[in-house]
Amino acid sequence: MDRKVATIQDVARAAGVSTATVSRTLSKPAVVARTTRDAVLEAVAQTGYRVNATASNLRRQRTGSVIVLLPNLANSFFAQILSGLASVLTPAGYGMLIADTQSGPDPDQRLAHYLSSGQADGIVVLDGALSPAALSVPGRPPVVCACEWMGDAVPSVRVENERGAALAVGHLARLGHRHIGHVTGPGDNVLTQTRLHGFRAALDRLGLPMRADWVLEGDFTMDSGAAAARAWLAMQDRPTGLFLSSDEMAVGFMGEVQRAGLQVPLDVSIVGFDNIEIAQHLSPGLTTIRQPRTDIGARAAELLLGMIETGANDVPSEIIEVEFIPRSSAGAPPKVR
Amino acid sequence: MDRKVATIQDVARAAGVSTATVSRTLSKPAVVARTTRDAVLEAVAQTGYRVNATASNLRRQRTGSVIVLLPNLANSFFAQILSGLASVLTPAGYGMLIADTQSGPDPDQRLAHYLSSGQADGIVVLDGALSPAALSVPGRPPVVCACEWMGDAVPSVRVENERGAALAVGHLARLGHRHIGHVTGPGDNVLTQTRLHGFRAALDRLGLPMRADWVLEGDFTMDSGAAAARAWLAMQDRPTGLFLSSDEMAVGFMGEVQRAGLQVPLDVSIVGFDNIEIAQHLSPGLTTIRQPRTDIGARAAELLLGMIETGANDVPSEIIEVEFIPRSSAGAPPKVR
DNA sequence: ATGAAAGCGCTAACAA
DNA sequence: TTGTTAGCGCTTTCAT
Repeated sequence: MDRKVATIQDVARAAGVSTATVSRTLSKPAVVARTTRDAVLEAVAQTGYRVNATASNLRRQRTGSVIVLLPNLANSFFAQILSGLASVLTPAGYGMLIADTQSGPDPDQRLAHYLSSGQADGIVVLDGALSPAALSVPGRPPVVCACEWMGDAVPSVRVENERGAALAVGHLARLGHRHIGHVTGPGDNVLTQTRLHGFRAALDRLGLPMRADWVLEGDFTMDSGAAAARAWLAMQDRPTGLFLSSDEMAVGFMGEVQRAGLQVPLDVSIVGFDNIEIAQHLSPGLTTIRQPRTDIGARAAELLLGMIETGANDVPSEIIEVEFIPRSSAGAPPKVR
Repeated sequence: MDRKVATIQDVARAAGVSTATVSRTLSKPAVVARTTRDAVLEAVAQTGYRVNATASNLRRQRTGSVIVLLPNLANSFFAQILSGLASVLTPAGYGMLIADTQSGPDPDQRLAHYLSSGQADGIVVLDGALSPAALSVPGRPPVVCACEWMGDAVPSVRVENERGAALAVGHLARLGHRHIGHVTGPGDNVLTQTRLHGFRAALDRLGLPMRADWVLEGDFTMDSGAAAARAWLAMQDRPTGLFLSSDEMAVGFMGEVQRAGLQVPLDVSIVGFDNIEIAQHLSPGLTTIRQPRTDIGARAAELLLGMIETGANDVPSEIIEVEFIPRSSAGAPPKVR
């Protein structure tokens, strides 16, 4: 019962036709005669034949898979984008190869490696810290990035980061906050820069002070949010409201503040960014800016598939809308200062 | 500058040797003469040659990739296991193909599909709800499951689930709880069953009552944890301590209880399972059972690689230890009942 | 130590 | 509508 896997030859023999006909039956059924088709299908069923993807790919000069480059697989943020990517790649017959840029030595080199390895028909870049310079590889496959990136070297799916920051600041201001701080992501990340820019611009527009010592650097993790909270607690003159560049940091910040015996939003108002699943399950619920990560992944995949199929290399980039999600972690500022 | 990608032929020509020699130089350098080797390497560098993995795989009758089947990519639980898998698969030269069992119609059918598709040299199953019966496919590749599974149809990497449950219950009992409840995962999941069994056994051992109405069914998600909390709040006669089968549920439970105005652990003690990142950032910190998910992934990958390389099909399964992580979400039971 | 040659399993011209 | 045929790029006997 453990006999060799059937090849197209076996099917052809069983159906009494040529291998070409078998191949056609399977790829463009419309072009073969009804009777032949039935015979072939029957033979396929009998032999348990499955096309050998490797052989097919070799012949068709493609690989049937897409590489996804991301900085940190363990981060749930990327998991959701992956989910979106998979939802369009899988039905389209593409495999999704995951590569962690942080696991090797030089991330940029990894990118270069994959670009020239010919191992994929396309690449999705999710690492905002990679250098666009690494892209200049001769016969490289199409690349889409699902993250902010310097310049327009590559079509991308981005999010309204500046507007998100503005929504966050606007909400705090509307609640009466006039001392608003910010916790950023890592300095070299483009998301960090865009949101910080949005934050500054919003304060400016509202005529609120932008104090350098109220801008703390984090790295998007919960730990860095907790660290920011400790820094905030140690301040003489604290901002009453904070916009944090990621929900994870907001979670870390809020937990630390609460463990220090203060209350949110009584003592400090918090607005995050992402709307991760836990945001609504915290107490108080985390006010945040939603970015639809599954959609981001799905759109990126669609863009890439389009590029792969048409060969076009300059698809227009896309901007995905963000949405303000009011919950309870932001309220009026404390009366006494 | 955009000329075709170099093939092994081009290299052979440039180095003045046969393609066989080029191939040998690249795979078993020891077997070619020093001078030839240098010439070949030089030619490789000049042409920018990279072996075509598809052709190589076709010839060698392998695929160079491993399929990972999981129920839900968006769940951070799996993301960490993936991270562990990638950390050994990538260096070993295997690609990691991700497949979401939930996205299609019948998950079991998906498994069967991949088993017979010949698209991978091995498969890692992370979905505890798949039926082992689906495994009986003639020439299927090696399979490892990194999750509890019925029987020993397949080598697996598991976690001391029963002991974890016992640790949780033991901790609550030691704190003085005599009314202990449990929130399970989905009924058809093997993790659910094992932990529930461990829960029951522990109560038994301690001579504590096991009340059926104190066992609530969840599905591992935060939402289901919140739902369990509402059910708990509505009870006449509530357990004072709860063991929840996942941290995500514990998070949902705790948030809901807090939003209802009760305090943890003053009004109810909570112990989770997993030690997800957020556990330490909550307020109070979540007491839980740690399972090292990255290790689980890494060990599963090692097991699978061993099977692929040796052809062995009955590697011994492995059990990964769990660890009790005390934090503040469990305390003494309320005085008044 | 090296080369010649035979495919791996499939698809796509081109013919018929 | 179907069959014949020529590879896709590589690895691996088998000779030399």
